[in-house]
Formats: sequence, C-alpha cells, structure tokens
Amino acid sequence: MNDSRRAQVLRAIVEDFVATNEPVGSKAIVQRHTLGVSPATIRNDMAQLEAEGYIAQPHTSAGRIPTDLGYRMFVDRIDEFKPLSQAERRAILQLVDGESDLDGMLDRTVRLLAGLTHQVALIQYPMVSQAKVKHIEVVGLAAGRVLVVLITDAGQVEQKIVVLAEAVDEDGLARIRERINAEYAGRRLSRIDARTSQQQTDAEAAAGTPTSTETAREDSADSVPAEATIARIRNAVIDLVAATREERIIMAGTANLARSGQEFGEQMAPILEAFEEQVVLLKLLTSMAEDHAEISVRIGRENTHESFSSTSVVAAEYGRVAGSSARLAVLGPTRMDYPTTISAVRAVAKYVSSALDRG
Amino acid sequence: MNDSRRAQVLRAIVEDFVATNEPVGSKAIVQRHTLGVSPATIRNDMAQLEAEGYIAQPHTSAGRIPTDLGYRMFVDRIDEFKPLSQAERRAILQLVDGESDLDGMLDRTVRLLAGLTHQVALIQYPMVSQAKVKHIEVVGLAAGRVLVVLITDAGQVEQKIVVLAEAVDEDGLARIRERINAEYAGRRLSRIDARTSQQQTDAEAAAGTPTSTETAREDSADSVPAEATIARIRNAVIDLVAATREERIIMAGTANLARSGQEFGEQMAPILEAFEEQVVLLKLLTSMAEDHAEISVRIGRENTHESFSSTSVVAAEYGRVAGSSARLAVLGPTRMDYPTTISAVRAVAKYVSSALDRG
DNA sequence: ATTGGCACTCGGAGTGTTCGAGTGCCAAAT
DNA sequence: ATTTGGCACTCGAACACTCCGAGTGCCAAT
Repeated sequence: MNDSRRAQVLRAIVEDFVATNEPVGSKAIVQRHTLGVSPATIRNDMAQLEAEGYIAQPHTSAGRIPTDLGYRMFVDRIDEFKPLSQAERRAILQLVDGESDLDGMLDRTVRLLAGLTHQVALIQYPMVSQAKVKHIEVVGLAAGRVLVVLITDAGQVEQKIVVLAEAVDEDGLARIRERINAEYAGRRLSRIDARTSQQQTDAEAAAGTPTSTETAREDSADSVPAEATIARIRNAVIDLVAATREERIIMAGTANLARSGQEFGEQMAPILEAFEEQVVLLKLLTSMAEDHAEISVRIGRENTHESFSSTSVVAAEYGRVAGSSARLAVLGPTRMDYPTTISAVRAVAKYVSSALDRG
Repeated sequence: MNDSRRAQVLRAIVEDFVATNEPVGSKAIVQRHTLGVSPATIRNDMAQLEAEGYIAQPHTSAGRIPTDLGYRMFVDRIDEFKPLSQAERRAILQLVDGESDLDGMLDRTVRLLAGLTHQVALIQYPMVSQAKVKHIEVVGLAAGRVLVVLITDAGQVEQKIVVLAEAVDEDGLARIRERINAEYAGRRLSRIDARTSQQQTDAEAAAGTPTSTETAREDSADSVPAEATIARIRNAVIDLVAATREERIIMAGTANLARSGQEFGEQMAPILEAFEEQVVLLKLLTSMAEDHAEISVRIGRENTHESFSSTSVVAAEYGRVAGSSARLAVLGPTRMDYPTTISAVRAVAKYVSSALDRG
C-alpha cells in the first residue's frame, strides 16, 4: 500500500476539482499528473480514500470530489504556497505608502485582499487595549445636549451625544471638561469600566467631595454643574471606552461571492445575512484566533455557523502586539484555491503589520 | 375604445405578475379581477397595450408581463397606497424612541426599512451644511504626529492624523489649538474651503503678522510652532470640512436581494459590485433628488447605471431642511410591490424626519 | 364595442433512447 | 503484495420525440 501516492492522488483531485469544478475521474488524473501508474491503480487508491472519507462521488458513475475532510488533509499538507506575482507584491507595497489614516488604510487593505483572492475579505479593527485616554472633549450642542468625545493616544476617536437634565453654560462645560479629564486622562482604556468607575464615584462620595467639587464651590452658583450631570457624562465616557473595545469589521468583495457563487445557488441569502450581523463575523474571527497559528483555516462544516457550511475561511493575525486579537480573513467557497489564498492572506497580514508598526 | 379599462387591465397584469412571477393571461385576469368583460375583450386591450409598449410576451404562447414602461404607467397612476399594518407602524415608532445617537438611529432605520420591504434599503447621512464649527481639538500623539478633531454643532465629529515636520510640545499644541479655534470656531462649514482659507492666509501675511502671531511672540521661543506647522493643521481642517460634506451611505438587506433575486441569476454580481462603490449609490440618489418629488421612483433602465437595469429604486427625502439632499431609498427587482414599498419608504422618511426634528 | 368560436403557436413536461465517462472487480503480470 | 489490463455495469447528460394546454389573433356575429 503506497501511502504517499494516495496523498498525491488526493492532492490531484483537490487541485483539478478546484480548477475545473467538475468531478475528477481516474483517467483524468493519470493524464494531468505524471504519477506513473495506470488508471486502475488510481481507482484502487480512490476507493480507499473514499472509504476513509476524504473524497466522495456525487453519483455512481461520476468522478470524485473532495469532502471537507479531504480539503482539510490537503490544506494541512500544503508544502509550497504559491508565491505572489511581482504585480501583486507591488500592490501590497503601495498600501504601506498610503496616508497614515487608519480607517483609510484598513479600507484599502480589505479591498486589496478581496482583489487578490477574488473572494470576500474581512478585516477587524486593530484592538489597542494598551491605549490611554488622551483627552476628553465635552461640547455643548443644543440646550441640555452635549457631545462627549473620547480621544486616545492611539488616535482613536469615539463620540456620543448625552442628554442632560439641566442646561449647562460654557463655563459649566469648561468645569466639567476639566474635572472629567482630571479623572480619566492618562488612564489605560483597559482599566476603565463600569466597576472601577463605580468604585471611584463611591470613594469620592465617601471622602466628602474632594478636589473637583471644591473647585466648583469657588465659582458662582449658576455655572456649577449638578453631580447628576457629571455622573451622566461619566457614564458616557465608560460607554465610549466600551465602544473602543467593541470591534468592528470592514469587508469587501461580496460581489466575488456572487460570481464564484453560482455553486451556492440558494445558499447565498443566508450568507449575506450573516455578513450583516457583525456579531457572527466577530465570533468567527475570535474562534479562529484560538487556533494560535499563523494562519488558521476553517473548512466547510468546521465553521460552526450553519450559513457558512459550504464556505471556507482563511484568517491571519496582524498588528504589532503578539496576542492582540486583530485579524484579517478571506471567505470563499469550500472549493477555493487554498495555496494562493493562504499566501495572499499571509502576505497582506505581514505588510499591514509592518505598516502599523511604522505609523 | 375604453381607455380606463385598459388602465385597469394594465394594473391587473402588474399586480398579478408581481404576485405570481408568471406571465398573466387574459383568462386569469377575468377570473382574478371582476372587470365584467370576457377574455376576448381583454385580449384586444392587451394587444393594444402591447403595441403601445406597456406589456410584452416572453414567447408567443404565453401571457403578458409588464415592461419598464408598463410599471412606470402603473406607478404614476397608483391611487391608493397600501397602508401599513399596525405592527409595522409600531416598529417605526419605536425608532423614534431610541437613543439620540445619529449613527445608531440611521442604522436602525435602514434595517427597519429593509425588513419592512424585504428589499435592500439605503440611507444617506443627513447633510448639515448649515452646521458651524463648534470646536477643533488638536491632540499630540507620537512625536511629530498630531490628531486634529473637528466637532460641529450638529454633533458630527471628523478626525485626521497630521504628520508635522517638527515636534510640538504641550504648550505649542495649546497655542495651535487656540489660534486654529480663533480662526475657525463659529464659522459655517459651507464657508470654509481651500480658497477662502488661502485668502485668509494671504491677508494675514500681507497685514504683517496680526494677532495670532503676536500672541506667539509673547512666549518663550521654544514652544512657538512654526508657520509651516500651522499651515498643515489648517489644511487638515479644510480636509475635515470636506469630509463632512462627503456623504456616506449605510445599507441593509442585501440578503433580500439574493432571495428575491433568483430572477437576477447572473446579474447579481454587478449589482453587489455597484453597492461597494459608494460613489455609484450617491450618484443614484442625487440624480433622484432632482425629481423634486416627495417620492421618486426609477424603474429598470430608467436607472442610468447599467448594473441596475433590472432593478427599481424608490427614494424619498428626509430631514428637517427642505432642499437638503438627505435621502433614503429602497432597491429591489423591477418586479416589486410598488404600492407597499412606496408607502413604507414614505412612512419611514416621515418618521425619521420628525425624529431628527426632535433631537 | 363586445363576444364566442376557432385555428394556430409554442413552451414545458414527460418519455425513450443513446452515449460515454467512470466505476468495481477479477484474474493475470510483475 | 502490488499493479495492471480487461470487462461488465451504472447512470447522468444530451438529444429526439410526443403530447398537452395555456394563450393568442382573428373573424363573424351580436
């Protein structure tokens, strides 16, 4: 029993099926690949591969197609990744030269990845849990409505409108701003959450109105903001910090799904539906993060989400900090060109990482 | 020749075809609609309708289906819009009660609209050209890199990272902030653009360094930011103002397209592609704004963009200011339920408008 | 203007029939 | 023990053919 030839046969089947989208027969394999054996031998091998669950027959008198398990075996044994072309490399490098605007960069990246792979590409906002609060701006809009803006030293900006019970004039706002900044500026985002803030508020109350309230006391009564107002702003800040963590995903290339996706047929709608639920995608990426591999691949039903049962996902980590969970991924039909996709994902992740390091 | 009955026949064809997705024959019309005439009469009417281009036959021995022109006639003559159900009304009202966060509200709106119509829904960010600059925040990040944040009194926030030639310390930043705010705060966004700013810079230079430079002169030489730095920040502000105008579109319900979209077949990919190009959608909406109607409808090839040649778009204006170009729209197959769609679009536009008024 | 009648068209569904790619198995060869 | 050639077998795709009926257009009668 020739074990390595069986692996070759499997590889041939995967490659040919990916290329042609038609079941692969024993004769075709002998022709397209130089294995030096006759079709009959291949047939024996195929029978065994089928018994082991790596390949299947759509119907009795047809060739074989890989099962999820077959793809898995293929992916695990990939020896050489298809290197990117010169043009592709150049395209990736241009990414790095672009402006240093994070949003714009991610947007370009995801489009590029979609273009390179002809699949759907996803990219997760890089998480910067180490970031600190740089500044909190409080701006009055209409009466009783203020805009709270959180700015971190990583350059993230989050804003939120807060409705107050009282009208606060410009002086009052200045005081609020001062106090809130004194409280939060410089703190790690990761150390701000509802609990710590609650404690802080309690502590303050117990200590019998410390500095900040003292400041207020010096001023004319009009412009002293009520404690309730401060509390609301404080809550807003906590929400904003949470929003910072709430990760977002940008995607591109859904049209590719429709193209290569005649094979999905009816299945497309649920996939698109899942795309609209960021939560689903986040779950997907986080679950893949747990693989702790440079590149992780989910094939067909390996994806727990039912809608993705005939798609595969190739994901990689990117960003400066090891252990940070920012990821980018490509999603396409199970029948995808894994070597190319994987190397594209890997390359893009690498270059984006270095671009992030630089700026 | 009974003109009004011909209109009725056309209406019957549209309604039945929308309902069943099958060509409508003369007999079927007589059965489903009480027109009080025989099939033969209908046939005569149909022959004429076909001659006039309102309906067509897929093949000789089949019923008729509406042409784009037929749908157009139907839409123009819609007398009664299907009122929304109680549940639908309630769903819309809940929108209004939600939080006052603009982003979140738009997001919920577009999802609701997609749900109500079972189509793709689009909503354009409301344009607030009347807004004024409320505050500009300048925050130092790493050395030589600052984040400029523009805040308007309409609650919009735009940010951008600027790379400077020199390192600026905290005092310098404070000075820049002061000067930039003196220059821009309170100004209408619509009155800020590259030209006016250029003039301003020129004037300043001609007048021999007025107030702002004077302020700088008082201080220790270290923390005086170079003019070049100020100029870069100024450019950033102009960019941010431009970004404010650059309208964005949120969409939801692309999955609906795939569902009802078996009829598109191959056509889906270009549509999805167009969706990814915000520019295309913006063009679409702006061109529809020119209709100056409460509701405007583009049917099939009336859409100039080739990809949308078998889809229809129903759009409405929303937002407080008349003449403002904020729009929301629904896009679906030409064969859509126009009365329902139109009334849903109208209702949502109305409620969103009032919600915006309120907060 | 409307209607019933009638001949006509033509797509779709159903039924065979053929064709060939592909298989499994077995006995012979290495 | 593995490989191979040979052979019978299976079954889907493609094609040809028929039949049916929905739907039409036209015309003469009302």
